[in-house]
Amino acid sequence: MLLTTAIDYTNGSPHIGHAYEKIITDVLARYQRLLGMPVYFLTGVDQHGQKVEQTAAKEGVSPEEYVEKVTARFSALWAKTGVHYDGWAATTDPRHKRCVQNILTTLKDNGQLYKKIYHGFYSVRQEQFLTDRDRDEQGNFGPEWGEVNEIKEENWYFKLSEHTAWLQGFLEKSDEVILPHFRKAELMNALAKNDGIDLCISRPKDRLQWGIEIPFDTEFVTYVWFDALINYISFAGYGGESADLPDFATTWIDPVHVIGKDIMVPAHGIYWFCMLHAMGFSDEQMPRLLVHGWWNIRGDKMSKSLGNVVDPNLLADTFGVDALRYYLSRDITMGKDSDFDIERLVMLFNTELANELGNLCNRALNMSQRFTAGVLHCYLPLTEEDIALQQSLVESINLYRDAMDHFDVSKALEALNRHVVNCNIYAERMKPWEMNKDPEKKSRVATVLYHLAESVAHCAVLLSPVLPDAAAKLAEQLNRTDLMSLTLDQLSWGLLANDHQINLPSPVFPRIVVPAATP
RNA sequence: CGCGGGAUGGAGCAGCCAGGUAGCUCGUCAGGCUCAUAACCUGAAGGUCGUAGGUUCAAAUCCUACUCCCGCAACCA
Repeated sequence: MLLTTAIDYTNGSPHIGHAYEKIITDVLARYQRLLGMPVYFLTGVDQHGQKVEQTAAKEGVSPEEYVEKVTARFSALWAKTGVHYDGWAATTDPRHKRCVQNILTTLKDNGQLYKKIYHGFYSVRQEQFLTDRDRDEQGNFGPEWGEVNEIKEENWYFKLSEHTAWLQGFLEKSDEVILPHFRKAELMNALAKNDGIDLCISRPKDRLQWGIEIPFDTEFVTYVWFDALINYISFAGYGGESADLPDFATTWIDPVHVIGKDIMVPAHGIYWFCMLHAMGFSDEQMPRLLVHGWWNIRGDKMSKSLGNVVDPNLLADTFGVDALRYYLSRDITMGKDSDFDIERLVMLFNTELANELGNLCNRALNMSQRFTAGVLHCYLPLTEEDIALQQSLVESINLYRDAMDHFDVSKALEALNRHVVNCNIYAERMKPWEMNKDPEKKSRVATVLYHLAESVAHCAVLLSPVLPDAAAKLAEQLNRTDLMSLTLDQLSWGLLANDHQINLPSPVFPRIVVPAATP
């Protein structure tokens, strides 16, 4: 599977939405590895365009210098939050530029591009041409467009309209291309509206220099979206020109683009599919779009002007990377919006990780140390409760797997948590601390503790895509660091051998203590 | 008639596409336990699933109409 994220526009600092998209994709990539499937995880930054050019000018630095500085903030955040990508897509990379230019040349040679004079209105702020649909009730262009100029300008166009009929048919016959399914209607609607319109893909250099030059007409640079979308294939090795990029044939396998709902229409859902179609990609080669929702702040959209932007760096520093990754994975339904709430972040970490899972690990390993000298042993025969606990694990793994296969990380974590709770119930019923007082029940105590430790081993593996570091710590305490290299198919009861010696426990999820708010 | 999303016990959500006893977390109340990170477990209260119709043996789920909330300008996942 090829997993990509939207590439972030280097015109400001990363916020919680950026972090969500990258972390959730990182989780999905790690899950593919857990399946033993080949996966390539590509993410990066979109560095060209007028807004970057303007901001750089405002700050009195070159665009190169400016994007380098902002790019570093993004890559530092990914390093901090454990987002481990295989490929880094930066659109100013010469390898990407070469790929974009080659594609432009090929499309032109194939008659997919043409030059035309456009006479009409152009919004400087929005970097786009306006149509009558953009006028308000009075027939004027509203203040949202900023400075609007009537211009007469020659530009290059991509024959988008030649591909929309195909796209409509392609989308109609597929239920899997747009995920989750409820996003599809919106796209079909926009597509019907877009019919007959071609895409302007150039900008004259007298207006914009910070872009990729059109190779056959050097007075123009490429429109930012045309440039940016191509990152998905350029950095996957398309064209095979750069020896240090991966082999496209082995990378472009079951590609899934993880994007926000705002850029599905028209960029990804229309432009990108049509661009690929024009390049000769078959229906089978088309990527899927996994469209996620937004983190709002108490019902409001997060925005700089409202001053409610949540800084993921600060969250990671304050509450830890585990809490941040767990919250962003756990408390939102794929495709839908969610309210960002620090109290819930703390609550979910404390309840499900510190109290339920962390405490389960700690009590299980601690009792093993105290009652059986850290040696695990499962004695037969098993009781009904033992078998039920094993069954609970099987059910949780099945649910987890089904949810993850459908990109539903939250549901997968819920399934994992269910088994954790069952373990605590089991411990409560078996009362090994009480049985231990009776010398005749020693073997029974060992068996119960074995069931708990074995469950912890499974949980560590299942948790590893979301919290890789914490999972590794659990494996270390179990004295089985090799658990981290198991695949999901290798998970079956009996990971821990009889007479296996475990290490000393120590809390992996220390409770987050929030100082009482002063009213 | 612009497009889309939402309305489910006190709070936050899932379920709806493929109709079949209303589910989860938090909170509240009562109780138990002491191995463990003041953690764990048991029980209880609390919902006519926005409103009104329709289809059906059966509707939170499908259809129709309506009400209210939120996005669809900038920053921007």
